[in-house]
Amino acid sequence: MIYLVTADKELFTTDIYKIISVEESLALLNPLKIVGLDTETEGLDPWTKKLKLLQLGNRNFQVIIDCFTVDVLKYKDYLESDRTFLGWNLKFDLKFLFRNGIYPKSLYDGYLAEKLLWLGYPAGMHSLSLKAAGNNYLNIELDKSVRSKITYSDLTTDVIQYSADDVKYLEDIIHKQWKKLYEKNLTNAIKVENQFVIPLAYCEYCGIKLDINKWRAKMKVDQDIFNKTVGNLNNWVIEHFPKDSTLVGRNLQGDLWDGFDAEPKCKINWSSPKQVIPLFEKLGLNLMTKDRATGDMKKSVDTKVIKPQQEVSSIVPIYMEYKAAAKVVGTYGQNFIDQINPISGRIHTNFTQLGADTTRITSGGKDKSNNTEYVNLLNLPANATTRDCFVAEPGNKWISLDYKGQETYLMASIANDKAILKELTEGSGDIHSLVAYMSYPEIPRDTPIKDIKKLYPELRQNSKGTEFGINYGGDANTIYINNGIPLEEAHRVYDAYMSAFKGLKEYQNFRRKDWWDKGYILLSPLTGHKAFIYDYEELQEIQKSFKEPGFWEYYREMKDSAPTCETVQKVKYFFKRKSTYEKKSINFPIQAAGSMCLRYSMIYFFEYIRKNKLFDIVKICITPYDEINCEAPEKIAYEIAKVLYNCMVKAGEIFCTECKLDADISYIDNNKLPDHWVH
DNA sequence: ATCTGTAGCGCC
DNA sequence: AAAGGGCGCTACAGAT
Repeated sequence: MIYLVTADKELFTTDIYKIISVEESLALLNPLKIVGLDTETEGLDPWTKKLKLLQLGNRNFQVIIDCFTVDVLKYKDYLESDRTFLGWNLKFDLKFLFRNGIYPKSLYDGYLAEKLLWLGYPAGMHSLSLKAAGNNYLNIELDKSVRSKITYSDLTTDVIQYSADDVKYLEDIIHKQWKKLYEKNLTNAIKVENQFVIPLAYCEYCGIKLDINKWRAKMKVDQDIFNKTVGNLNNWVIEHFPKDSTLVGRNLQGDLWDGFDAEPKCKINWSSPKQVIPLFEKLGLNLMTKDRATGDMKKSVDTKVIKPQQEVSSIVPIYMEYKAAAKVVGTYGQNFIDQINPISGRIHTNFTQLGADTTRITSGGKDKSNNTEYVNLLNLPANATTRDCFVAEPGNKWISLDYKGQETYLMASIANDKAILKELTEGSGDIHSLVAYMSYPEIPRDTPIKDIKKLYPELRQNSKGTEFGINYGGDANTIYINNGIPLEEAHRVYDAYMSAFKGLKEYQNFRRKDWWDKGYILLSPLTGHKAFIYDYEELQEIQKSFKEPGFWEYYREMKDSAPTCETVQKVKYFFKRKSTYEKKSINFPIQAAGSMCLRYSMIYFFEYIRKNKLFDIVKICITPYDEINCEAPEKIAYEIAKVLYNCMVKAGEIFCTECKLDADISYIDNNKLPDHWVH
């Protein structure tokens, strides 16, 4: 049965639906403890578009509320009750409810559950839509084409019918979905995600204020630098390849001179690696490098490749400067101004909860259907000029907290490495110095760790790269490539590292096997989040074929004589995949723990905002991985900072059990720069 | 004109 | 056997 709540005088009860009052609808809905929820809106943006319909109900009946003629706030108490509201991608509906002053408390998001079930699978391998779920779980067809009609049409019967269907089947779909979650031991994980979606939606809804004048000034500077570097590159070429140079006609193929008698003009498109590669090779640079994804050798003008060869040609540093400038102009310029919402005056991005296989959120993207683009707010350049453009509203203070050495502490705790933990908790707290001491015998053995930063800054700096590389599965070869030291020395450093940090070694050895034993990477033993090995069966099949009689004999025979044959390729593929998963298996739990700290921090913080009715007053602005930036009225800013600090520490205690994961109130002021944003 | 894949680089 | 994890955006280049 479908009920319609509307004050539209032209609508009457039909065979399909019955018109009832708000009070009648609440009386009907009141007994439900689990309620399907959906909304239909004029568009994607809660600031410029209106909420059109609110649908509530279950498989027996559905209530459609016409929000254009009925005050949706009459349902506020109901929606903020302890009932659990079922929905699909509720982050979207939440933002429209927030805009209407309604803040639901208890949710179950089938879309997030579907993401959890398919975490680890490449995008597009499995549809996560409600329509697909209707198909897969109930074998029914849910018609979503009505979505496009709803913006333009009145409340026609088919619109009402289909809008009702969106809540009608939710309970049955989610019931079946729950069985899958239970089988895969993901019921705790979905509880976390269902709580996290609320503060995450709130963060999108709040957005962040950009100081347009500062941003335009920055753009001007960036553009000038860009123009200058392009000019410098062109001049360099003209200067080094005079008109009579044989290089011109033969190797640059007319790209330098524009006509026979014109002024010299460089026609190289510097943003085209394809055009830069032949020039740089002619200048004597070695551009060969290994493609990390394919493992094949290729030519590249990547900074990593050319930076060590700066002495080969004086164009190299100019080109590096150019690339940095091009990136800034292209990515961090006008698009940010275009993103300022005309109503809120702020930039609202789109976050993807569970965007990464590690459970990290991602930011950005575009919705082609509505021609909507979002900027990525999680990779803003970490320099003062850029970050200083993001400010608090007048009367507010910007509050910035970040976890202190989040991944180092989490890794030490998760690996339970006593040596690292000891240094963190009782020693210098500076792991880079400890690593330097362990790695370099030339540092006298009686040197206190705390003095190394001052006495051996270079060795300590090298150790950072070593640490990072090894912690995430790299080995001597990684150090050799990263630090540019002889392979032999790299081996010595690696061995020293591993014998000093036995807990880490043990952790890594365990992690290298665990994914294969389970068929997934256990991201967090506490929440049960998992990244599935999407090609696990394929890899098992390949491994089985290795056991066929004579396989390795045949392989050894073919390896040199026919390296492209199926057998050799299969072996190569298998070990490449295996190696990738081993490294993921080492890294993911650390990354996931950081991600969980952020989730719990935000959940706790939002609880406080709810309890103290600070919606729209305390704004959560931007949350890059290990920091939370919010703004609050000056009067309460210090109190809010303290609350947020406690939330972050409390979250840290759950996931970092062997040492204290602390947070820094790194900044609290208005329209000035957070220290930690400057590097 | 529009789509897709790749290279390169911004962040943690 | 291969040799450091996770993302998104912009430009180019080639295909349609």
